[in-house]
Amino acid sequence: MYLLLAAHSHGAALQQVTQAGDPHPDRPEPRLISASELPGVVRHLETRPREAAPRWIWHRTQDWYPALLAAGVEVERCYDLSLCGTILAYSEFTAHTEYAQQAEKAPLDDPQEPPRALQPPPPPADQGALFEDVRHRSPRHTLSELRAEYAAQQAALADADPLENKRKRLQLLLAAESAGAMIAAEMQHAGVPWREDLHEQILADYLGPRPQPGHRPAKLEALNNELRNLLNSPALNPDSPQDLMRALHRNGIEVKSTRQWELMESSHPAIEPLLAYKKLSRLHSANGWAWLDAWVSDGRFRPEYVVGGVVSGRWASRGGGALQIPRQIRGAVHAGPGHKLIVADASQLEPRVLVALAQDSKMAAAARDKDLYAGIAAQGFGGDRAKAKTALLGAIYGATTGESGRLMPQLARTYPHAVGFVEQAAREGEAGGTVTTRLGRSSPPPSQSWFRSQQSATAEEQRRAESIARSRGRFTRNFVVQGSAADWAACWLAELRRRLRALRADGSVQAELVFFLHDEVMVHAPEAGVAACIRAIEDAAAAAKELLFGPIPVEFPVSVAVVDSYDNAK
DNA sequence: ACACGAAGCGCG
DNA sequence: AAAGCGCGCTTCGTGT
Repeated sequence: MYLLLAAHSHGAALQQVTQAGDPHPDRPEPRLISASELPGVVRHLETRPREAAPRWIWHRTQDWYPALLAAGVEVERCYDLSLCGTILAYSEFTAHTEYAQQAEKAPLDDPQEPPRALQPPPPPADQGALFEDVRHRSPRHTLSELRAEYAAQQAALADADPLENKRKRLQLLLAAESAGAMIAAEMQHAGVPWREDLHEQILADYLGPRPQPGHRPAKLEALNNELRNLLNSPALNPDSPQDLMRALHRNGIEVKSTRQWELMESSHPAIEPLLAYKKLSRLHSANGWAWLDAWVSDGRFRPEYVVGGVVSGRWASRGGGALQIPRQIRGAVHAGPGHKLIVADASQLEPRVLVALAQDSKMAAAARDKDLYAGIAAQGFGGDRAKAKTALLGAIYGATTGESGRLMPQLARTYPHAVGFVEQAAREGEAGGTVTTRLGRSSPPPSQSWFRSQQSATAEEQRRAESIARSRGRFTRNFVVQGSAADWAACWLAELRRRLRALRADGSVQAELVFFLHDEVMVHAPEAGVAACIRAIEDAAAAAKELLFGPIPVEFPVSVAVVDSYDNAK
């Protein structure tokens, strides 16, 4: 059952449509629903059996779902027109379709609209705010406009290249992306379990008692005084790179930057307290008391996840640095009473994805090992695991210099298929072409200025052009691997969501997904439900592999830790 | 006063 | 150790 939902001046407009996007012959008339009625209507429709559950088609999940969740209503599935439209507009699988060619001229999301980050923060999600919010943001998307957009997207999908399952893969990507949008809203709603008392204890241990606003914590102040003495610079501000650089030079410390790794080359007595200062200063400014006040409430950290925020398909986030929770403070992430945190990550996901993409049977044999790098080390690097890891990551990132660059020929001799695959992606990018992930997400084409830069006259311009081209080659080289890993992770997440919903529905386990980070998930579960959740996580990983690649002999193992506190997960 | 880029560092 | 990829955030410092 496909239901279009559009904002309407007196509430929401709801219309049943066919899968192709035509008004449904049995019930073609739109239905108007007021703001206060909507959660009840949605809840009622969601009580149908899973096979008959509606697929909600809406412009942006972010505009509708948070308020529904706040009203206590979850939905089984949706179709996010904005996210799917972006994929279809750029995918090589649909490049020949009218949709892709029109999308360039009239994108669904007006490029004139300022990025969401520049808009005022949304009002607190409550039922009253639902319509004001939606109507305010997308006044021009009426029911019929959205229906036309949906029909156009379905037509493009139907017209996608059917060879090698490309159409099915793309359809899977659209479903996974839409599921991701729901999961993002649900995780924001749930929040990461966060013990403020433990966080404050960590801050006190590292920094001393909470300072007055605008003052340095005691330990930072002490280190600052020590630095001023050691560097004979009574007014030094170590937070200013320029100021710091001058002070270092005055003391004969000849560094070109004030980065950690460069400072560590020096043995001057001021270096140790300086590095300590930088470490603690970072903790204070990025995840200190101000962060705690701003982002944690009622025992939960609630960041906003931005699905489709990275061109490769990875998620981005907004607010609180959700994807950069430093190890130092992970002890504050703590399960509630009677609960556990289940932290699972896909081991060495990107190299394994490369093996599957390139169908490199020799590397697949190495990947049969639980530790892929150890397997590769045994095959081609005399058992030296560190070397094997450096070489393989260098191939994925496009390293040319240093140890990683030197190891490339050795890696290429041992694994011509895998290395050839990423080399091909790099050459495509250098030539101005696009590359595509396993499920059909394509890299953006180069800008006009990129092509202009390639038409160079002087030798100097030519050198610059080659450097720019190589840089784009590294991007496309990495894109196919990072993006296909994101495809896998999106399917893993969607499959896990479905299994956790089933466990919740039959009343056996009230577990919730609370965090996702590229190749890692966190589930907060009652102790009695831990085993069932672990099975769900592992089954979902196996399902994701099968969905992307079919029955190929490449393993995607997940490592699972059951802990009270996130800092014990690795 | 405010905007914006660079530097630096956190995460995968 | 960083290097080679992808991000977000804070602080400076400069330009308007």
